[in-house]
Amino acid sequence: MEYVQELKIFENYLAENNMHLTRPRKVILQVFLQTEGHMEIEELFEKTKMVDKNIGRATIYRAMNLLVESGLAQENSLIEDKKCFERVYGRKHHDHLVCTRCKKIEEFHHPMIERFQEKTAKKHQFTLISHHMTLFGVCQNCNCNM
Amino acid sequence: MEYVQELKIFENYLAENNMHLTRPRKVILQVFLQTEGHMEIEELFEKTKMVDKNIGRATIYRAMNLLVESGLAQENSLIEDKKCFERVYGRKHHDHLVCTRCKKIEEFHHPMIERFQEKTAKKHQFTLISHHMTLFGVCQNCNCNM
DNA sequence: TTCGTTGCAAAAGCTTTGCAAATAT
DNA sequence: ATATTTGCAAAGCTTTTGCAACGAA
Repeated sequence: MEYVQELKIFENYLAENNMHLTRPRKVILQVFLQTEGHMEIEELFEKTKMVDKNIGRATIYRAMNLLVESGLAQENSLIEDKKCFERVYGRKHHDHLVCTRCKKIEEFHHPMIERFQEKTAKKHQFTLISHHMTLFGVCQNCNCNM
Repeated sequence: MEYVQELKIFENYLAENNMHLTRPRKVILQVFLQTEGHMEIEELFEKTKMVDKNIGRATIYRAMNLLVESGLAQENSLIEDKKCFERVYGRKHHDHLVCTRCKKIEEFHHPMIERFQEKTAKKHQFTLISHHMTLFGVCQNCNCNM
């Protein structure tokens, strides 16, 4: 198994909470880590099925919550009405740019925007915890094929 | 009826699409316009019931879609797993600051952030259409009562 | 051996849809 | 008169939950 650090983090989280590192959880972690970008439950479900046919959707839902709680995953709301996850451990913070036509997702990071967000929160006397920022537009490719 | 402009916009939108300005739609528009801030379907449903007991949820869902299409309303995703609407016509664009404890929502507008968003889109060769930006934090009041 | 975990199916939300009756133009 | 709209109930989706069987420590 690769991803030694992530596995260790997950193991620690589970141990600290009297939980077990089970086979389904191992499989889900591995599939999650091997998947690039953003993934929905259904996608994870299909991919875990290729490793172990018996893993059910409910187990994926439950395991993904644990991955979020352990700090390995993050839930995004890029897709309406569906849960969507993304790796967060070992990756830099970023926000998203979504093409409204082809649904392509690009990542960006803008330090100045982050700084202004911090300032805005302060001005409103909020202790900033996190933020969602997603830009919607039409990518070059889709613009040409209109 | 107040809100002459909004009513006219809605009437025009409906007429252009061979749709009728019905009593339920009038009631829903009025309730929507009279409500401050962000509202969920259930809230609109309760409020319309006080004007007309017979209006059903489905009609609210359908009417809110029309209000969005006519440019009077905007759908926000401030509340997970639920539709949430907000007035947009006659109001300045703004983003949101949400207290994760008491769920209070404040509005803000930061021109520099908007400018950087525009620049970011250009850099990625996207034609920017819109954006979502929500800051999550703990408000002063909740910070004190911890 | 004990207690946490799993898969299944059922339940729970919110939202959409089919349809006959009602209504706007 | 005719085409749109309505309210209801049913269906559709995604997500959560209850529970007996299973599995990790």
